[in-house]
Amino acid sequence: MERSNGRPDEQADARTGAAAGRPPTIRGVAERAGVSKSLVSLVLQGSPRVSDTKRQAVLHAIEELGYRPNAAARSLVARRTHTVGVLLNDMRNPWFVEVLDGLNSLLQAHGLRMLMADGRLDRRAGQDFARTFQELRVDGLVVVGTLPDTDGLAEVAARLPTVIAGNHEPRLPHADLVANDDERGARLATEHLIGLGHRRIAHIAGQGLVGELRRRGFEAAMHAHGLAESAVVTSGDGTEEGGYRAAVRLLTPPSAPARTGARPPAAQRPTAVFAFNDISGVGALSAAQELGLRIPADLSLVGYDNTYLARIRHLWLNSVNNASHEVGRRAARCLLDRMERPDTPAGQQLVAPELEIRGSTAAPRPDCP
Amino acid sequence: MERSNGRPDEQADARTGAAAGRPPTIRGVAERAGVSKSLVSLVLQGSPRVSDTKRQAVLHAIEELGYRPNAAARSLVARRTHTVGVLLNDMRNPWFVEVLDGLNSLLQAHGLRMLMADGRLDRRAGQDFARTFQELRVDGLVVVGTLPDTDGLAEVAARLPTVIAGNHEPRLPHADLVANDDERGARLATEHLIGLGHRRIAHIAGQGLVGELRRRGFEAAMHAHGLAESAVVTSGDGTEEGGYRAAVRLLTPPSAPARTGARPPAAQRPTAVFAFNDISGVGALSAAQELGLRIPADLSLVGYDNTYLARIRHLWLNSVNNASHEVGRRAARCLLDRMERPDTPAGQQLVAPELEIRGSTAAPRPDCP
DNA sequence: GTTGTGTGTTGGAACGGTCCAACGGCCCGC
DNA sequence: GCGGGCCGTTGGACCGTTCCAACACACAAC
Repeated sequence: MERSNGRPDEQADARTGAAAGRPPTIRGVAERAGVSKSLVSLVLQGSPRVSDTKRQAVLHAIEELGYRPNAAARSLVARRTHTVGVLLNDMRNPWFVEVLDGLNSLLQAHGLRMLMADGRLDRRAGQDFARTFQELRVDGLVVVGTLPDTDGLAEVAARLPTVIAGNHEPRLPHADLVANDDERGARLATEHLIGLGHRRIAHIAGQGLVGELRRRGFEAAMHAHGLAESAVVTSGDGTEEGGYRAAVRLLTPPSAPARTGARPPAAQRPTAVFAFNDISGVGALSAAQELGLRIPADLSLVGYDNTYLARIRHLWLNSVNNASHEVGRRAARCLLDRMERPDTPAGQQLVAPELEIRGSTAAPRPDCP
Repeated sequence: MERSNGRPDEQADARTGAAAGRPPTIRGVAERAGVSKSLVSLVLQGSPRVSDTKRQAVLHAIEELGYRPNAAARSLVARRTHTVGVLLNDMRNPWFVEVLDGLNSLLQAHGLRMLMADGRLDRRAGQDFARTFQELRVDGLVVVGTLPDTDGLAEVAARLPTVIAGNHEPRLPHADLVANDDERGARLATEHLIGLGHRRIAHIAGQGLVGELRRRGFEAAMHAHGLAESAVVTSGDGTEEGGYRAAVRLLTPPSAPARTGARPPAAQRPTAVFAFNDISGVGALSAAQELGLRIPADLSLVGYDNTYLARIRHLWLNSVNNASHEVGRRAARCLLDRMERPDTPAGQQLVAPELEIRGSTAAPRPDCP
């Protein structure tokens, strides 16, 4: 027995893990199997240079004691935790889950687990998360979506392999960035509406850089088809309520207030709406319904993100698929690469979005050209 | 300097944390501040018996080096990780997020972080998670929702403080259970419909024990009002598609198949539907619409869980609030208690649900009594 | 008989913290 | 002047693992 000192009886117990309440340690397994702890370690590592008899003895002892290696002790010496920190902004947002799914599929295959934290759930700022993740010595960091406070992130990214997924900011010198091409997606949606024959098309804009990119894509497509004059942009906030209010503004001309209850004059109102995201699109849907406009006969509608909201039969919204799953997969790929070679310069990848066609768009009615 | 052995120059560097690439350690901080590592430890712990001058020196050194304590090393000796494992079944389910929110609010206040894992995201069985969480030596375990494989859980729960949240099974000898009172919630919904004057009421049932409890509550309420004869139960699967199909079955009498397109005879079809959850309720909503029935004039509808689906203007579903946030809070409370006194016998708590009234129910039309 | 070549096994030094016993000063009381 | 108590500080043992140098032993080559 190594390290013999006074009172061998009780001390030995405490050391082998036979002490009450404490989970068994590698020493306890070693003693039970009649080998040294080094040999147990070799068995755990699946080393080929262990005799069959001893290997069996060790495995048997592990089984008997219900031994589980201590991850903390292991990572302390290995200086790797096999854990990736995932910083979420809002778990309530459905496409986040898709990103996580994509992330997880690759990370798990490489023996990494995800430690998730929700920036909105916890009231602590983003910097504090960075702190927690640093203390845990995670092997990498994935930031999903917008972050309220990105101040501390640059500093962390310089030390820790970091990837931003599903957002276009912040651009950091040491962090890769993977997102869907929002501008292109917005062009896709707008061109679909133009292709159906719509001319007066409105956009309910969103916030942040993503909101700006989608608006830019909308305007670019309108401009490219000589429709810059008939493009209308009104601001929403990405919520159902915001989409509803924006749509009421759009569909109720100032000359004829909504309270008259009359359908707005066809010649003035937009015949199609491209919403920042699905949820604000659903708000617009409600507004249209209340104003007596049918979808898609009287008004065409396109959303963004292709969440399951859009897939609900009763809503059945055309929507731009933001390829969240693929974004997650690619983000994982970036992270794995960066973990292997930490000093590669930061890159960015844009995934091509696709328009999912359902039942919320149609050609404009002939009487409103 | 402690532990002096050969080659003092290079070795010293490696030990103080000044070695290239490695994050600074407590020794590095100590050396920089000109104190012992024990004193640094005391400062980190916020001990009052440290002189102000030395405390300032240490804090300054920490700041300069960007030192972060190593959680693995700390938890190794403290035998506490301050981490709670959270086993989710399906992150796509919106009410889970509410539970997490409730959980987090209390756990965070007690200095515990949550390590989340999604049982559906990962293909591994529940038992493997238990294994991972055991290796990480989490201080407690919360199982949210249904678990595909609960075999290993009993064994884990015997060693680790465990709470089941938002589900009624499995009943384990060492694990507390917190859920909403599904039977009561179902009674609430059914009695609301009966109170409006409905007699022929249908229930779209769900799966698992929760599905059974809600069905039981429905049947109990119908029975209590002498309506057992006119209670109809049809099975769904908790999905929109399942709810849609069930509603089509319910609303299309066998004598007059749906393909005639005619509205089903009022005398035969149910005038109200209580759905297992919001999402299958939304499916039923779509079916009713396709069959030309208006909500709530021709058909009343109540869902369960009060997710944000029910809150969407365009759906505006009456729904039973399952008090997920409160379930989360109470689960956290249980876990904290159990962490303090691990040997208390397992208990269970049912939170009282409440009916949220919106626009999807009304009195039945006078011509269909 | 010595020297090598594996092969299987082992002790002990890390890893980065916490905690405890012990220590040197200093002040106080007698 | 001396013992005792308090205060701020320190070295070292320890937590449970990995990894490396060293070992014992069998067996082949010279």
